[in-house]
Amino acid sequence: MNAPHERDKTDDQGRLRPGESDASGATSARNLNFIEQIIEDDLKSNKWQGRVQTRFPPEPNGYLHIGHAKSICLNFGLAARYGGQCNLRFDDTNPTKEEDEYVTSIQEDVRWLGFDWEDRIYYASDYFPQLYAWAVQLIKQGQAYVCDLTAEETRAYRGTLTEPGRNSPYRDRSVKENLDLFERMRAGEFADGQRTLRAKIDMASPNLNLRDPVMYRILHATHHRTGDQWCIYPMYDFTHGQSDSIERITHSICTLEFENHRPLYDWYCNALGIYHPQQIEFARLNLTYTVMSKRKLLTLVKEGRVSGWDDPRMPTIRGLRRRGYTPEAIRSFCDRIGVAKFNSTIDMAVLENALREDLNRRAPRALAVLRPLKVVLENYPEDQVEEMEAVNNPEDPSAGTRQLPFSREIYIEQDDFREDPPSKFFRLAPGREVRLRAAYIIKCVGVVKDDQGQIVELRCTYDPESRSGTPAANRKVKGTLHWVSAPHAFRAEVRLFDHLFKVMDPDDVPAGADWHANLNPDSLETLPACCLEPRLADAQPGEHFQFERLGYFTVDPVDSRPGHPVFNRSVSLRDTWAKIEKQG
RNA sequence: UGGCCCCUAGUGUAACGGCAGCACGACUGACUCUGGAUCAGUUAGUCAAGGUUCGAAUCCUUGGGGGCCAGCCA
Repeated sequence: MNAPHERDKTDDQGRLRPGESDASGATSARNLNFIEQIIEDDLKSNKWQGRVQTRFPPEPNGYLHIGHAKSICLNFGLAARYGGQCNLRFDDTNPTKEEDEYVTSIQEDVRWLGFDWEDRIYYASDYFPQLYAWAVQLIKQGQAYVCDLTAEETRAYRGTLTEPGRNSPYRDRSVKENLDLFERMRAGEFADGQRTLRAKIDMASPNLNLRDPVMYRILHATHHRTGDQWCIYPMYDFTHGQSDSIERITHSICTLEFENHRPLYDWYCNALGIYHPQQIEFARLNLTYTVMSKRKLLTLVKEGRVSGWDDPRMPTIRGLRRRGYTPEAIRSFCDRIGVAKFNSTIDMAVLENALREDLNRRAPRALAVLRPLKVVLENYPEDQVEEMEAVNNPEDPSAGTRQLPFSREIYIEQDDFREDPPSKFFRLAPGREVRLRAAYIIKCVGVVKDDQGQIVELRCTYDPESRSGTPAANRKVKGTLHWVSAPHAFRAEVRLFDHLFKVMDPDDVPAGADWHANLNPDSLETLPACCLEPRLADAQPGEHFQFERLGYFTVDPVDSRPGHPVFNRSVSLRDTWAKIEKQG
């Protein structure tokens, strides 16, 4: 699916319109990924009576990141494509880690990405009574028992990867005793960890998940939703499949590490004799130059390596959003990376390119000088100010034009001048001519230096005949520079970001070191007083601009104040010159 | 040295026993009042070996490489 196609299906907020799907249905021409193939096969065989029901099941114990976005786009996208539904379900079975703050933020992020679960927001914790009843059922069927082994003993009895486990001495308790004990577990008679409820499967199974897995553990903890109603909590494995079952999920899509759990997922559904969804696993997203694990992300926040979960360098949805990523760009990215079972790492350049592609067609252009070098136009009248007309967006004629004040003193980028220009340097140098974007052609006639020999000012002349828009302006000039009129410049802070890590794979470290060694100390550069064209003073939080020749910038929604916007560089423009220069 | 899963250009991802294609990257060139954008082109691949077959990236076997699993986490 290409980007314009996707744009057609979104509303003003960039959301997918209800009922719109990304393809016309089961007979799309587009190549199918392996999950779409499964779904289309199921549709043909009528396995689920034509239904497609998916779900996005986050645990509310952290903020969502770009990896979650892949799953969100997959699950909601599949539902949209095949005329089905996608539920939002919080997998909240561990009260010690989960918080309401996260359930709120997760909803915001999913909605911001452009997806709508309508009224289908569910919580695994709402299923606790049913789950309890199902546990009792398995006890009665002789397929579950209360075990008194400690955590350490349980581990010892489990065996190893290569050796079978041993049966728990409590494995053959009577149904009556198990029922009684389980009831008392629930009633709070026992301390944390004192007993568990376990499924009676096979302690010799080569799949460790089947060696009598724990179904319930005792946890005297306050749950974010059920409070102190329960002191026993079901494990993931005893919750997820049944939750899917309750919600009549057809395709339960999860990441690869749950592959080994699928036999257990199937075992519970079969033993309980309930509706049985199909679990399908795909490879989670990895990106170069960043980390994706919640643990490492949390470490970065806690150690103050970043300013928070929404630091623009973070791969979190909130970080990307604050940096200036759009929902469209993220969705487009998720479309193009594909879905497979191979553990892969996507080049960060793919993400960046998705943003450029989106912002190129919608971001208004502006002139901004990040590292100013003063230029005095010796032949320009002292107090004259002219208004120059500039195109707002060459990709979008409807964006119109704007006026730019021009005067005798202007700023250009320090990088745009070289006293001793290398070959292929098309910019300004002594004796050279260059065009000022939407203004005049100027020529450098002098260089002013301070005591240390640093260039502090350029003396130039302008060609009065070369004003943009007039016929005489059409002379061939090698380079075009951006500029800002010095007396009219609006001073503002601009932040430049680089990769959080210096190397593609942060975990690739020399012996003895850990991933911290790969942190990029220069990932944030703050330029406190850049010179921007005047209208940028009114830029609103979240607004995107292209600073011509520099990149796409977005007004920081956290640190900006009215009249004092702070700009984040969302992504740089492709820079051919930088490439040439790097090659030497 | 148990079990399960995976392996296609640099990175990703298609090809459903029948011409190995696409995207990103890289490199050329054209165009350009953004060294942006756009356009055109080049580059480069089926992990290996056997087998089945008229024909194998695809099916089978063996080998190689990688991932996951020994939480009362999800």
